Amino acid sequence: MATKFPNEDTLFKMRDMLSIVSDITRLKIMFTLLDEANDEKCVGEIVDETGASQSLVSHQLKTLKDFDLVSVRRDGKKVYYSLKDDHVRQLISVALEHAMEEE
Amino acid sequence: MATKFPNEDTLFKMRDMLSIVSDITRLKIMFTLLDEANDEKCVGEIVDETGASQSLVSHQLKTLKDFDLVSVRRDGKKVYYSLKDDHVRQLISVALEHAMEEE
DNA sequence: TGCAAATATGAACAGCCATTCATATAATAT
DNA sequence: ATATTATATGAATGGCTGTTCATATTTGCA
Repeated sequence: MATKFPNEDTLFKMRDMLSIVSDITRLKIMFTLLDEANDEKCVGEIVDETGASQSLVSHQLKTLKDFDLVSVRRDGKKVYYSLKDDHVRQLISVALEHAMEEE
Repeated sequence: MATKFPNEDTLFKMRDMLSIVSDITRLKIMFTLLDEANDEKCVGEIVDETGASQSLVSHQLKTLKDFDLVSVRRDGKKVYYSLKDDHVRQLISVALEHAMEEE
């Protein structure tokens, strides 16, 4: 008997969500923002901590924002980003577990 | 103070794992194999249930196998696949939750 | 031995996307 | 006004990968 898939739309959303987190630069950015003690960082800090170029970080932050995964707040010249979606944390957590397993 | 990332190798593994599940065809295949009542299916069944071409399903099953996410068993002319890694289930579950949220 | 069913494989292509480079915009201070 | 810092944006490109098409391989059966 045929298994019932989620409808196409849901599948696309799942794919989109998972695609977003399956990129090294974005993973680095998200790890930066996962810092419990400082869960809001400006672009400059993120650039420093990730080691990625300013332009690249900015582009990828835009991607994260377009998918509504981060919150943005401006304060003077600086723009602060923070993680908005809790599912992101869960995905990263599961993937990290997997990656750190034996072998 | 700089956040401590997982090392490069771990990041790559995370990226690889997440990339694997961020594809519509592979998601369909995995949904097929998530069927509790029948968690092992031959290629033909998977082709039927996903609606994808035989070649594509075969290619993607190979991808899943290369990443050790499925188990393979041959019985006569048929080859049976089943989900091997439990993290996959968790990832799909979280992504599905996210995809089905309001809006 | 030959044929059909089931699955796998290789080559080729098209579309996507991560990255870079150059430049633009925004905000503050002098 | 101008300069400087912080961030964003657009165009261009190179590489990756999902898909198809054609064909090969494997197994069971007549």
